[in-house]
Amino acid sequence: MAGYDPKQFESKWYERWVDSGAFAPKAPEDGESVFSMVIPPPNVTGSLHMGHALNNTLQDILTRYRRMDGDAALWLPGTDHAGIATQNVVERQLLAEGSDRHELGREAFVERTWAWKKESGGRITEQLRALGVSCDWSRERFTLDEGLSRAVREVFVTLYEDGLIARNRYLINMCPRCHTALSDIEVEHRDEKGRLWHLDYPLEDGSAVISVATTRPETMLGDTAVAVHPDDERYSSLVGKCVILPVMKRRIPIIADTYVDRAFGSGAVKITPGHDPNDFEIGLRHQLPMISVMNNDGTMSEEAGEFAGMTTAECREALLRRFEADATLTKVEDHEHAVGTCYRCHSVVEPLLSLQWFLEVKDMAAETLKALDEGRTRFVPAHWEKTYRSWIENIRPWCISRQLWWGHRIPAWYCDPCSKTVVSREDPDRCPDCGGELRQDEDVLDTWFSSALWPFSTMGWPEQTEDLRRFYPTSTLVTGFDIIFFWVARMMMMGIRFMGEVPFRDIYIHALVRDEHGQKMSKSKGNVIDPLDVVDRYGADAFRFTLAAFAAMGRDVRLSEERIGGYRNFVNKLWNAARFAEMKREGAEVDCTMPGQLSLLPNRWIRSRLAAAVADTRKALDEYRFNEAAGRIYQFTWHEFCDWYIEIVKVLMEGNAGQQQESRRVLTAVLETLLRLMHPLIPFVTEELWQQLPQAGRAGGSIQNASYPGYVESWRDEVAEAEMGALIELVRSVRNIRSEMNIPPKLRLELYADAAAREASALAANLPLVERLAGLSACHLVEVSNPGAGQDGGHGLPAAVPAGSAHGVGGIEHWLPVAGHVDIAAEAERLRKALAKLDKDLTRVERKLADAAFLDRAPQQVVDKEKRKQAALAQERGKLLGSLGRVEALGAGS
RNA sequence: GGUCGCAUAGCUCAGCUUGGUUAGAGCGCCUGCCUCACAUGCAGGAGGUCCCUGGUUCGAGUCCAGGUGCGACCA
Repeated sequence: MAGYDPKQFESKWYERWVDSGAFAPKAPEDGESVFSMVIPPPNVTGSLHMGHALNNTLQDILTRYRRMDGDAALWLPGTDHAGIATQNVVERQLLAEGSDRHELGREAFVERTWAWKKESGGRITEQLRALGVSCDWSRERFTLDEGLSRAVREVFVTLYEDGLIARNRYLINMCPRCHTALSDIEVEHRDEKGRLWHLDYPLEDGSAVISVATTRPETMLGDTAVAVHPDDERYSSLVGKCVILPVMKRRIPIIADTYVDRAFGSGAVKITPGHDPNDFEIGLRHQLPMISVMNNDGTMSEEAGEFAGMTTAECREALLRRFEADATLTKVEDHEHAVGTCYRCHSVVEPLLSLQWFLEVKDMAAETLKALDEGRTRFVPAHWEKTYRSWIENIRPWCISRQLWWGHRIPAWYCDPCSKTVVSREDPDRCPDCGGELRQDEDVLDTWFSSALWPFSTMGWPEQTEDLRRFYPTSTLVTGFDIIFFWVARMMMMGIRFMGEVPFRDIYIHALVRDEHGQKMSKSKGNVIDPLDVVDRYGADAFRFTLAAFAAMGRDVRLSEERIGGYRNFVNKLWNAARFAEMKREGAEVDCTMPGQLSLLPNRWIRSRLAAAVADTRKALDEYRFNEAAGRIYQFTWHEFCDWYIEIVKVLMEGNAGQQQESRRVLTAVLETLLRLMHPLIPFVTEELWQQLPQAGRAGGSIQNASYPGYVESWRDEVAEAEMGALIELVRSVRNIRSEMNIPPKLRLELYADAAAREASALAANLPLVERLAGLSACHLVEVSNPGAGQDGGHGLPAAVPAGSAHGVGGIEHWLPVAGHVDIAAEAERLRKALAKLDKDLTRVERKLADAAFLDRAPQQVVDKEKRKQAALAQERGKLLGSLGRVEALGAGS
């Protein structure tokens, strides 16, 4: 077996897995246990970034875990058509060719976009494969697929018939670059430095002026009122009067509304219901006229009079020039304010009145809260529920129409002669009322509308399919918090409305992947790490393990190359451990299964530790604590299995045939179990190594179909853990003494150990082991003459122990004759240091035990524990003091 | 302005749900080792005012309140 090189096998195994159909759920059976998930569909235009990598790695860990554990496991993949983004891509291509979509025409444009999708749209799903994701590609879906489109149509028509979908003239957010309406949540607010212009509006009767402040002067052309706070005494006499709007010379009323902030500016605000969401609400309350002075493309409309046709910026400039000249403008201040921008292209959006389709979601939203209340679904971590609720409670109608060509065209037809609107499941020919010609609505639906149906549209709805029956509701949704509103909430609403049940039981929300300094990764910052590049350089397994290890709940993942390198080393370590095991199997028939009866202490110990690791890992995965699962596996593999057990096996394999056989089998069984335990996190290397084990790989089996390790109570062995623990502590102590006293590593030393210690028999039974691990030439068990004699002076040196020995306490008391190899001062220093540390602990314990309140009120077991601790510490202290005294005496004598 | 989260070793973070070991890990750092699975390694070590103040408690890194700083989301 050569060195660890992930390139040698990762793609090979992925192909075999896919070819074997191992990612599809097993055949249905009665009483089956089911695990199902749908992938958060990436944009068809997308390419793999760190967010996808984390999201899909976590999903794959869950899927592989549950599949191995016996569930019928479905993880359904796919992509969404990403209306705006995809249309942008093709429009850019056309622009480069000197054309545009209007020149091409709708039908040809859509055809061309499909062609692009077939050519390049599958890129991200190809990239996902490099991560080893075990989703069922045979069920892959696309939101514009025929079946999913049928679901969209069915849902739209049903909601229309129920009166929840309607076409209204309403204030929406228009992206002047994408030329489409956006829903409220597709607008991102960012603070920008702007200005606040103060304008004087003259009262109708000429008696005074009222000053209003605005950040967007061009909107004043659409003003239909001035508002003040009803309790504002400065203006109370003016309410009900009118002002003359400059330029437009329109007579507009002064109204009172509690929305107005008296402390802001002059306390009077201009009201433009046609171009500001808050003003729009006020306009509704006061039945103000709504004037739209802008077009969808960001130019001024006919309503803007002489400014019609200008861009908003030109209009602003022209107006300000005029206001400066006629003194309408009285003051200009710098002002920071939030501007809305398009979440796709980041252009500043214009709020304006427009005729659009809206979905009234209030009741559907309320249903989702009920589902949460009843525990039919839950957020993990739970605190996201609060965020979700606060948004749901303030939800407003969802603008679902988009002025695009790429998407599900709205199934509404208009009859111009009789003004009839037809919404239907089948395309109508003529107007059912007047027989007139019909014209279909030009718009398409928001991509999120189709994404909202994803958990059931992908499973064949509106047909009643077996997949729906088996896999809906899905078990878990794994997604990022950034799309809780966009996607999670809407799936909840649609799922409950159309399936009668929530779309998922658990909603696991993971964090964002940032760079090592906590910055969001972005191309402009240049701190983007490309997942495929990482896979190329470190292997998919190391990368996946890193993501899992840092996916602590509720925290951002800060990724750095250094860490990935660290976990690559871990995988390498595993590789080499397997290589070692293989070497030790050479030429022997080995059974991979764990023996029920074991005779050797280290074998009992590692089996017990393995059982503990299995239990902890399962629990962590069950609770979505990916970092704990990774940490536990890391700890066991490296610091128990490799650091200790493998080193021990080297010694055991020098024993008699029975010992060799038992150890070889335990070594193999632990490794085999460990590989299965780790497989969901690092699928490739575990498969590669598992295949090389005896028996395991027969009949073309794959580790991903092997069973996940179960917790075996009978493997736990507290005696073995205590005994091995004592031996390990002893070995560590000897190594420490060596190191601190600069004893050459190759120098074999003799060791004297307390024959009366509790674990002394274990030591006696494993002398060769300890001798090898600690680098000893011999180990003598000796009688300690007067144990416990010295609270103050410490007990004496056992007769057999040479003077000038280093002394170790704790666990099995021991001496290491080092005279001639060290200077006495160093040993004295070492002992003083140990003593100082011990004193610190002892003082704290004694202070506690001297506290009457503690003795009185703390639980008895806690008090007992402290007492035992005190006794142990005091005894160790005595031993150390004795040693120190002798060393100092030696030092004085030399 | 509202809501939420975070503050623990040089760096990046666990631990807090359920208060009671000697507060852990990785990386980095120091010392010594190419010991025949692995130098992507082995052994040993240094390094902490658990942000501040107050409270609850016999006992607080952990629970509560306030403060400071940082971040996110919403308006």
